[in-house]
Amino acid sequence: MMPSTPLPKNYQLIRDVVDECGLGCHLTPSEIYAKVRERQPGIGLTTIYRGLERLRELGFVSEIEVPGADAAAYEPAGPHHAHFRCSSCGRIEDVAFVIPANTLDALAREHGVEIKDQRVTFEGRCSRCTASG
Amino acid sequence: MMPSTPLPKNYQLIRDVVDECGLGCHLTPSEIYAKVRERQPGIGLTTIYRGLERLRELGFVSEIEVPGADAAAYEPAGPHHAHFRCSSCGRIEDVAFVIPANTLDALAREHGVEIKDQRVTFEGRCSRCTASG
DNA sequence: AATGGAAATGAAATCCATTTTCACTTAGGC
DNA sequence: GCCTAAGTGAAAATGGATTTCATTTCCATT
Ligand SMILES: [Mn+2]
Ligand SMILES: [Mn+2]
Ligand SMILES: [Zn+2]
Ligand SMILES: [Zn+2]
Repeated sequence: MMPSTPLPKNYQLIRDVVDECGLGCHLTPSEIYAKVRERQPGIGLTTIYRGLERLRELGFVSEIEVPGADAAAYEPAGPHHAHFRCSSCGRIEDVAFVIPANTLDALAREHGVEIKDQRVTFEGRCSRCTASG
Repeated sequence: MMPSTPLPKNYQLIRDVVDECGLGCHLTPSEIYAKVRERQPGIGLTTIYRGLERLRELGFVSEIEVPGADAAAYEPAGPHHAHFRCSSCGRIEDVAFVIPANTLDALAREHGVEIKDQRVTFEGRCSRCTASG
C-alpha cells in the first residue's frame, strides 16, 4: 500500500529531535520544546504535546513514566528495556532487562489477567553520584 | 529502648485507614482524606499529605506510583511486590513478583550503579474487564 | 484558480495533584 | 505556668498536562 499520510512538518521536527537524541536519551516535553524551538521558533508547547502523542500512536517514540521524575520522558522507539533512576541526581539510564514472556504468561494465568506491557524501573545511585558523593 | 514518640493522633488515624484497607488495597490521598474525615471531620487534606509522608518515612506505609494513574496510591507496608494496572478500568492489583537479588546485583555491576529499589508494573486487562468488554 | 472540509496550530484558559506559606493552636519537657 | 517545637488547616502557589477556541494550513476535488 501507499505510504500513509506524511507527518506534518512540525511533528517531523519533534520526531527528529527525539531521534537525534538517540537511544538511551530521554527528553521531557519541555526539553523537546526548547530544542524544536531552535528550528521553529514560533511553535507552541501545545503542539509538542500533541505531536508526541501522535508519534507515540504511530510507534515512532516511546513515553516513559518514571516514578520520582517530575515529568514524562520520551525516547526514540526501540527494543524494550528497563530504566534506572538515580535518586540523587535524577539521571535516567537504560538498563538491559526484560521480564521474559513465559514468566509474564505464568503471572497472567496465575492472576487471571491479560498482561500487555511491563514497566520496570530501578532506583539507586548512579556511578557519577557514587564517585562524587 | 523506649517506644519512640507516639504518632500524633491524626497521623494514627491515617495509618488506621490505610491498614484497615488491607494488603492489596491501594488508596489515593483523596480517598484516604474522605475516610479519615468520617472520623475526624475537621481534618485538612494538607494533613493527609503530611501524615502519609511521615508514615512512609517511618516505614508504616508504602507509596506506589503507577504509570497511567492520575494520583499516587498508598498501601500498608508489607512484602515487596509488583503491581498490575488495568488500562481499561484503572484498577490496581498486587502481583506476586520480585526480581531476585542476584539478578539485581548482576545488573548493578554491569551498569556500574547501585540499585536500592525496584518498581515493576504490568499493564493490561483485568479479569473483570476481559469478561465484560 | 476556486472551494470546502479536515487537520493542525498556538494563545489562553483550565484542570488537578501536590506543595508551600502563614498565622494559629497544641503538646510536652522544664 | 512557660517556652519551644511540632502540628494544623485555609488559602495560595506551583507546575505538568489538557482543553477550548478562533484562526490558519493543507489538500483533494471541482
Ligand atoms: Mn530508555
Ligand atoms: Mn500493592
Ligand atoms: Zn546520580
Ligand atoms: Zn479492568
